[in-house]
Amino acid sequence: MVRVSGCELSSSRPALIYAQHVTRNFVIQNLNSKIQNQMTPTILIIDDDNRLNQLLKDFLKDFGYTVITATHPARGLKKMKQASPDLVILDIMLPEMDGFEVCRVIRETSNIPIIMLTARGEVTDKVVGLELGADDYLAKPFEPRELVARIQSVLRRTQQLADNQPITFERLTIDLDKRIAVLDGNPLDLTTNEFAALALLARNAGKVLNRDQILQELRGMDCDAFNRSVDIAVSRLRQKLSDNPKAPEFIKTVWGSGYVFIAN
Amino acid sequence: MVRVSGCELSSSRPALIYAQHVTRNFVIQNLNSKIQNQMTPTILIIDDDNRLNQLLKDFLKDFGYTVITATHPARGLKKMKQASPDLVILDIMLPEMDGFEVCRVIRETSNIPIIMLTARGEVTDKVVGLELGADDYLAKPFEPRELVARIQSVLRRTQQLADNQPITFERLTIDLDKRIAVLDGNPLDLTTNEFAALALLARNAGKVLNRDQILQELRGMDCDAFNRSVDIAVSRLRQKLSDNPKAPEFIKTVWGSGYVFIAN
DNA sequence: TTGGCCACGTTACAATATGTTACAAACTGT
DNA sequence: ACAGTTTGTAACATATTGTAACGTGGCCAA
Repeated sequence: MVRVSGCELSSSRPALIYAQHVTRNFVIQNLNSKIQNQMTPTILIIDDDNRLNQLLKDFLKDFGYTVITATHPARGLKKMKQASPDLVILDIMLPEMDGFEVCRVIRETSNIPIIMLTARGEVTDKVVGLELGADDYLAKPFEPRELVARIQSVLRRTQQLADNQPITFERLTIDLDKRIAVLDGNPLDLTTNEFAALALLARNAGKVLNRDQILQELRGMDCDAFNRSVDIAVSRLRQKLSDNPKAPEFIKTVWGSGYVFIAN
Repeated sequence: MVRVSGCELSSSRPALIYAQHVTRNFVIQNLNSKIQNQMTPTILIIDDDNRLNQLLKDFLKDFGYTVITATHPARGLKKMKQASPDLVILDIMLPEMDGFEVCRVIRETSNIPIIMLTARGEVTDKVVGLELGADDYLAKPFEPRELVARIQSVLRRTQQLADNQPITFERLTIDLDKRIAVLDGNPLDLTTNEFAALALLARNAGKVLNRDQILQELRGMDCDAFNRSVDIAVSRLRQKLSDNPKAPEFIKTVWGSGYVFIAN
């Protein structure tokens, strides 16, 4: 039973291509992913529990992932630069520097997918975890299969973005190539800046982006303490999306942090 | 009715993998969970009263649960490793090692749902205040049906968390992804902080969270001795939930410890 | 039991963050 | 250079959060 579910998962990269077309047919999906499996995703695990690292390494190998591990944050960051993995699994409790800090450091220079793990017995909250820029969140101890499922899910989203496919939500479609956003079938008349802001938020749907990150991305400038241009941009964007800040359907304000895109 | 809900729960393990991949297709998702329903939730009962164990075993079997029992803590822990149950029912009074200790030992390596049974005459409040990390408490003597209700409630939430679904209670629904809380069908107008606090408490329903833990999660700061911001946040949250601190339906104060979310 | 101490609930207020508007500067294409 | 567009600045309105302060009530020792 376990084994069966495990096989179905296989490697994410190739699978997602088919996931678009043959979502329901696991047999075909599996077959094709085996064929295309030249390039396997690399995963970096940063966790001070080396025993767990090895267990995960062995487990994930069976799913076609290449796994590298690090028990210290500093080494983890170093290995990240060397190996440039496709995804990072990060424990919250680490020696020297805690996982939140590591997450912050990584996010300064990279938007590589991050899945955060909580320490045993730790009381933590997904909402807060995701505000730090993680892509997903998992409480220890967990089922290895659950972790694989999350990895799959995160990598699939990442891959869709890398493939320049339009980002689609229930009411909104954003085509990054054509620079067009469509709401309920009606093209939105967005300025360059507005489109960039929307695209940035939508690409990172579910992740809280602070004003620094947004301004850095939009204009390449650092955010002075009293720079309100991001707020203005969001305000104008909301108007065109008919989005009410108090009961937003698209862009939610996270007080003291920044903004999140929350649509389905 | 009861029987049906019981069956719907099934084991959490296989279900979540499908939930990840077929999120939008409820028919298929449902179908798969039905197919996989050979494995029903397994419950481990650790209680020195063997007569009660047998009664409970028979009773719970009728609701579709697989039940294993142990009268000694050591054997209970052993069986836990062997059978890896989905939930543990733990009596507080045990020979050799008392229930507190067992709970602590379990929590060192697992966050499996635990329902603790308190001895006759025990004041539940005091037990809860010990911050053992159990998910629910039930005072002996109890109605078997009451126990089943608690089991279902705890398993449902566990499953929801594993599946990234909204957390549901009788009157309240909390969508962690959309950052929306709904009370009796009416969306609550919560601030960022209030929602985070509610989400944190609800995710850890039944577990006492002290102010340090809450503040650490919410604002990333350590708790000065005279920091009242958590109290204020809870107070404001209670107002919006129409929750009376003296007879709370949602957030209960544990004097000297912190707060617990107690809704079903 | 009772009084003191301390934890908790709540209110008012101040500080800070965010939403929004009006307008000016910068930019675009002609 | 001009009209139209885009975007930032300034300013004001509103919202959110913490601090101080006071009232209430539980806990414990005498």
